Amino acid sequence: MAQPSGEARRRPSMDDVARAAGVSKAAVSKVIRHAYGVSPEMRDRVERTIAELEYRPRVAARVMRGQSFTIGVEIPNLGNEFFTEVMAGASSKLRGSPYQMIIAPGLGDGRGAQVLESLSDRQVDGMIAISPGVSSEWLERLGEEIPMVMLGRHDRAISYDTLTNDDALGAELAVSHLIERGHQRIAHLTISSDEESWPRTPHGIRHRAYIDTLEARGLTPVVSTCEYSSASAYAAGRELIASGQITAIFVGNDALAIEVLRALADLDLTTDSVAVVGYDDIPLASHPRISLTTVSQFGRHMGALAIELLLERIVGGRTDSRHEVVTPELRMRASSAAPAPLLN
Amino acid sequence: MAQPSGEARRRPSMDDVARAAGVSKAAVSKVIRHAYGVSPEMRDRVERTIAELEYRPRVAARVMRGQSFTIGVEIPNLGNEFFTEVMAGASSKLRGSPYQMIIAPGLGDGRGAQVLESLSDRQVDGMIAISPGVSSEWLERLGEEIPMVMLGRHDRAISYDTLTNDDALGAELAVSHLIERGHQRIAHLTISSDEESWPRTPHGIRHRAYIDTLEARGLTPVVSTCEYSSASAYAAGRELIASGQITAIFVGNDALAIEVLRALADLDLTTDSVAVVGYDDIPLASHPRISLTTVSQFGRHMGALAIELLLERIVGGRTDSRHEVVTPELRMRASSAAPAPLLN
DNA sequence: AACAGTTTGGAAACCGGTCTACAAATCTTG
DNA sequence: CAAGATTTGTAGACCGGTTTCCAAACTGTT
Repeated sequence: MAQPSGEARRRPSMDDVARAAGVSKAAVSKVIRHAYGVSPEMRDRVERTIAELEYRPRVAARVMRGQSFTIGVEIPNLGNEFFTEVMAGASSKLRGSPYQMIIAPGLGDGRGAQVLESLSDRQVDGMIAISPGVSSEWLERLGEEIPMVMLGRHDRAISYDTLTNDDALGAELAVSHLIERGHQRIAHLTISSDEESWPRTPHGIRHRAYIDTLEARGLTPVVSTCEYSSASAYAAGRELIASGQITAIFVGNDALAIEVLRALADLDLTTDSVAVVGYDDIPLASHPRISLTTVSQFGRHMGALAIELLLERIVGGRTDSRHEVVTPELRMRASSAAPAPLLN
Repeated sequence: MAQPSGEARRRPSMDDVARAAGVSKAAVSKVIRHAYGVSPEMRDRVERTIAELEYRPRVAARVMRGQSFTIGVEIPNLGNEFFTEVMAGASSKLRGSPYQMIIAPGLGDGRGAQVLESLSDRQVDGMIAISPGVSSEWLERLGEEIPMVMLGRHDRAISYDTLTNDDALGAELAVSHLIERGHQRIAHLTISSDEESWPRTPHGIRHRAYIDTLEARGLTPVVSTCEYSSASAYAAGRELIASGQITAIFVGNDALAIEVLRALADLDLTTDSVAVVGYDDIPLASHPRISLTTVSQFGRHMGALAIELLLERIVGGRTDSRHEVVTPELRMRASSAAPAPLLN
């Protein structure tokens, strides 16, 4: 039965199994899906044949009528440890279920919609996404086609679930903490965005809360923006520090904050001169060499919760939308431990 | 034309497009695939209808006869920045091509094969994988079904391509460097594995080279193993350091090395007491707060190269296998800068 | 005008599953 | 033991694309 070399082997189809077992295709299908109407003997015979032929159904064919048993996760950025935490949480929740998780990395800019379409084209049974740049109207339409959970969306939706942390509270915790440490000149480094959706994104809300918190205490905001890249965050951070006008920086997230720490070190300074606070509480933030004060939004938990919500839709058939909000917590560490220095 | 609310919208099919444009399904298919035999007027008319209906072909249906335009990437672990670098390299190379990349995270242990099967069931057009635990025979069979590039495999394969760095050289660079710095008691922390494939895995080869390099200079190896997790690496590293018997640790990769740095700091020690060298040169290694001496294996480049090899198979139709080896380079940083301390 | 060669568009088979509808076989029950 | 109910297995339609094959229309040539 040796195959002619060079020629690709054809994997067995359900027909092959049916023929080998001397039954119908429909019977094999029933056995595979654990459907009703199969005698123990038939099940046994078919299962043995399946094992013998090493048969596995092709997902594409299955998709055309049934389900794909695939859950798609879109993340805007591969390099940010926060997202890998979310995925780890999601992944753990999926273990043991028949669902396979696939991750589609974003393409940068406002191209998140393309990735979501691409997942939808692959007919995943449901999807989880973090796409701040995509419009709500567009998502509502997509949500009507496919079960969906969006992370980091503060608007309540109709056709899909939303899951976020209380970014306003989180930012307030961070900024208040710096003020309590005696800081008066606190800058904010955030990700630039010319989208009109900006005010409702996590970074937009943190930005707003930063300004509100400062102004409530009579302090002046100093806002700097950067692109979603290490190099850009480094440059923006370095400029802020070099200006000598500030004693603390509240950075939009931990990944960027760590670049600010890099700039600080490259300028031969420490967090005693300029305190740094991030957002997300990625694992690295607790590393003693980094020891970054930050706000935890429980990424692993969010990932797990997102899967729960999604499975409620896929398996449970829920169609009304839910909006869950996680309460963030401040994590005080060395990067904001020193008292605020005096500016000369 | 409003849809009854609550009912899921059905997305348009190729038939809908054909009907709306007043042509046949086959014609629409030809237009989409840019196939031969379509007049400019027909192309125009169909394309307009496609745009109007916002039609996008379903990948599953397309897969049944044609291609999926999907490339699957299996990675053993989400948390390791080295893998995200590889994927970033792959992703950048795919930009602008019609192929979409999907990532399937491993399930830990030796369950890599399951993920590969799962990708194969989804009929990706090709896949890239990093599965040290899977047997070569099994991979050869899979390679006959689907274009495949394996990373970190030192064996030459027949049905798929292999791409690796010279781990023996890399480990030798690392260990020699420590010896030149005056270290005599150099430990190695590596990932445990009871697989028989161990000697041919990257970590196995680094381990072998470590021993060979030490013994060539008449030094005694001290090997410690840990699981593929931060907590385990931390514990193993801490134990090695606390033993007081060594002045340097060559760690299997950067992600684990950074956990060793954590243990070191928690013990109120610095790399002046125990030098640390990693492997991979992840972006974080160059952070001044970390400044980890390591060996670069050019992850981004490897990711890009893997895609090139894969596309040669998918698009170019190459069937003979290739085996590419990248030459690693030492990156000297602060974690090994101090002269070796004397052991009391 | 007749003919061969080339373009163009469509009908229908096909991919590999799921699912519906139904017939045959078996089991209950009076 | 007949009638009805239930269980078991199958044929065939179906999903939405791709691909093959063929007929019709058009082109150019003599």
